[in-house]
Amino acid sequence: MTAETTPAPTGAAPTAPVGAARTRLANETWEAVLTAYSHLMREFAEEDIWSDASMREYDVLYTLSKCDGPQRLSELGRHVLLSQPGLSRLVDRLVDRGLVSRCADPADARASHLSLTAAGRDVQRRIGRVHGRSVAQAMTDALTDDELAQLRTLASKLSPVTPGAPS
Amino acid sequence: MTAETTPAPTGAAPTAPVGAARTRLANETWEAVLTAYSHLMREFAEEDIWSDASMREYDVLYTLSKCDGPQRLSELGRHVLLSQPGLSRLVDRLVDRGLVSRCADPADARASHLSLTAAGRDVQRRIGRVHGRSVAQAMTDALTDDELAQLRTLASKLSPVTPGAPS
DNA sequence: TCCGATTATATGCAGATGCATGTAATCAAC
DNA sequence: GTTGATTACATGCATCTGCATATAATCGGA
Repeated sequence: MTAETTPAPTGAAPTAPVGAARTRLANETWEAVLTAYSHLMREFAEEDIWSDASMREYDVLYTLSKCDGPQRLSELGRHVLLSQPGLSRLVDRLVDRGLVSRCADPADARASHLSLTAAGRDVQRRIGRVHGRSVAQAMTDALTDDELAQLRTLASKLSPVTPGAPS
Repeated sequence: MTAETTPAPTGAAPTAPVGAARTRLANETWEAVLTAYSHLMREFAEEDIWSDASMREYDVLYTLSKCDGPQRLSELGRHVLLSQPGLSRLVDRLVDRGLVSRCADPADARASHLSLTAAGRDVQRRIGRVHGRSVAQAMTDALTDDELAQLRTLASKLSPVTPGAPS
């Protein structure tokens, strides 16, 4: 699922991997992350809660709900794995459906401020409550509290400028 | 990006999280995983190696390359995050481009056996070599060897019937 | 053996997505 | 304050994707 690495470590594995072994470890790790992501996403997709908003749309609603003020499209784009035009049209749909409001930025006429409407906040919360339970269920079924905290810390290190887990 | 949980732990956090705190930890962890996934996928998408096969197509080529014999579509589907019709058509394209061969299953006329052609194996290897280096780069830049091994183990636990990391 | 249930894959169709590009506003330097 | 570069976002168009459904084969009994 990930990449092509050297078939196998040549000799006995040293305590600290070097060269090819290090590359192999890194790739195995990424593949494990991909597999976990894939498996969990399927599980979550099966929840019967995505009628008002698709998972991607929910992602945007959630991101907006976590932000203090209104956000610009480009800011949202940093948090959502979608092309700029893709996000633009996704937001269009959310605006059409009355879940998001778009108002002009007084300071910059190119940009527009996006924020949740009451309905949007409502949908986000309704989905979030149920989805949050599923997430917790899946994660705590598989990992202990210590492991969860470890994973949170490790995953955080994979993203740039991370505020970091309190841990 | 993930879900809605209780605003904050009410009292002092106990050594082992319970109830709401546990749910909160699980959700924070999942969000960290999503963020890491999102960030790294973007980084990898920017590599200039996806002209012969898209990332999803590569995923299929890679999966096929890791399997001993030919695979059926439904088997591939277990490893690829894509609907069955979506995968069916993706494979169509790969067959049309001569990267994958589809031959009838003698034992089951409903199924068909999928395997890499020489060209397909070639493309997979060429992409995999470069991509594997990028993956290794990104992962080892962010994590130590110990951390990589830990993450591999933790991520493996999030998928079912995992062979498990040798640890 | 025949029939309903299940499994494996394909297809029609509507909608979503990405790439290339367009439009408009801001910025930077002269 | 003009001009070229950059930034923010939108749109045309081809392609990809998912949902519902179709088709075909296999399986499990009666």
